[in-house]
Amino acid sequence: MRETDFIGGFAKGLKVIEAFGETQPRLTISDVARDTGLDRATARRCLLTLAELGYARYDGKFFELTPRILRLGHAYLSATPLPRLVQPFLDRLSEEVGQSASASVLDGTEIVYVARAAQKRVMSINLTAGSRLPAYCASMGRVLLAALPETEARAILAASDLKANTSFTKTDPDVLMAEFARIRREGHAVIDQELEIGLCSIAVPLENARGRVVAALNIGAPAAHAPAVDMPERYLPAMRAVQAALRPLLA
Amino acid sequence: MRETDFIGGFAKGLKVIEAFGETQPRLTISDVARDTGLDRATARRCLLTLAELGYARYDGKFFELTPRILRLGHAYLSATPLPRLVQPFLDRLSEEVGQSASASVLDGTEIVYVARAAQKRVMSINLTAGSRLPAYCASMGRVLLAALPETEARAILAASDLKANTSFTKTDPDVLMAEFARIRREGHAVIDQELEIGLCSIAVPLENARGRVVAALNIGAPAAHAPAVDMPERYLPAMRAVQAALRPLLA
DNA sequence: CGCATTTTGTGCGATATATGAACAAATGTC
DNA sequence: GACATTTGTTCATATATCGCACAAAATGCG
Repeated sequence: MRETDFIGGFAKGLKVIEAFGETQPRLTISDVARDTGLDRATARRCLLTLAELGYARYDGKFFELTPRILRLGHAYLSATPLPRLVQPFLDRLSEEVGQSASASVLDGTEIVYVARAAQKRVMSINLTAGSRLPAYCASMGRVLLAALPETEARAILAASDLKANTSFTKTDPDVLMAEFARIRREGHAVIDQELEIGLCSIAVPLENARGRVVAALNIGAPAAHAPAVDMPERYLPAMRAVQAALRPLLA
Repeated sequence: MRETDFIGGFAKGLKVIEAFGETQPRLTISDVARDTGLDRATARRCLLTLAELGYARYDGKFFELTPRILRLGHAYLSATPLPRLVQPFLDRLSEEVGQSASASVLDGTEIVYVARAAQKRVMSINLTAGSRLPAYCASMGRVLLAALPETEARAILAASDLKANTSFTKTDPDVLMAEFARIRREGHAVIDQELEIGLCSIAVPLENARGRVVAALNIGAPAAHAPAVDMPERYLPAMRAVQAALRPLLA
């Protein structure tokens, strides 16, 4: 790609939108300039452009995004086959086992939920399509990392912020790499309260017809209700069925 | 705003992202140029920029969005108070009545789902945060339009594509305006299979502490299970409770 | 296969945008 | 209330982008 095939203003604008993530919903021009590393004048022009297009509101001091911004992510969710294909399977699976079922893909060091069927939310975590979790300590993340060539998986671990969310969290890259090998052998990953105390989950890879891993499927449940050691026996059969049913449908 | 405070390249790039909505997930340069009205050279630069940043993939022929694009919408969902505040209430409400509960806001002629708690999905419609429906024929849309000054509501109707999705759909602006007046008097809207045969729903406005309508809340159910005429009696009490509980929490 | 049609890539002049410094206004501090 | 900071805005100019026209591939079709 040539230098001139890159639109700097567009890239900067996208950076500005992402500056609104997680933290404050209301940002001043200077806030955005600081968070993005852009010049204040440039940040201001990006924000005014967003406001002009209806993606943001401006009260003279603070900018905040409007729901119109959801059009951008929705373009992906409604246009991409994966979320639409797996959703009905998640619904059925979730109802069958009485727990939340989700599907996700890898984006850098994080997993991104692309579809989800929730049961009564007892956990503190509130997840929807678009939600992100660190890959290294999530069951679906483990499955997706295990599907990569070892050098790639190790590179992603190296780029990750491997912090111990709980006393159960595995943070040693070598321990994690060994875990990936086990996952490849057994075909599933189990997380025992590594993300949050009281939360266990089990995940399997979703392969397409050509055998490539294109996503991960998981079931999450309170540890009190489904201890990690019981999960494979209890949930794997139903998950394997979904896995098999989806294989011929995935591109 | 001055002319020079607008970044054309950014606006064009956003238009390109939205071109992926609804239709095909895989678009060529020419497809995008046609759909957006942009010059091919410009569309190409926007697409290459998206690919360079990891928001899109390019196989030499087709572009498709990657899940990274969800960062943009997620910036809104995680940063804005409304979705996070209402989600637990929707969960409880949905479980209590055994039907799907949702919250949405108005964006132009459409409502945008900002949070949702789904029960077993019997309907053909698959809705998640970010999903859009025409306001004129959705229960939440009626509630939100009814909350606007009459001239504004009429202007939005005028801009809407008032098509009859079913034989029940009300499409006459005057009939709809009369319906809005009724909704203001009674405080709720009921839809009887106007969007899809077999689907009924009821909605109430969500007001903030200052009495401004900031969103709408609804319950949707199969007509076979909950005929439209029975909905107010059956669901309104629980919905009123949520309405009252949220009022002091909303900005 | 060869021609017509469509699609994609590129060079260039005209035009729009980014930059950083300078200034003005608002805010915070003592 | 005076001073120091931070913030928003403007401007001139260097730079990047736009869109056209054309060339090169790719595709469709009889």
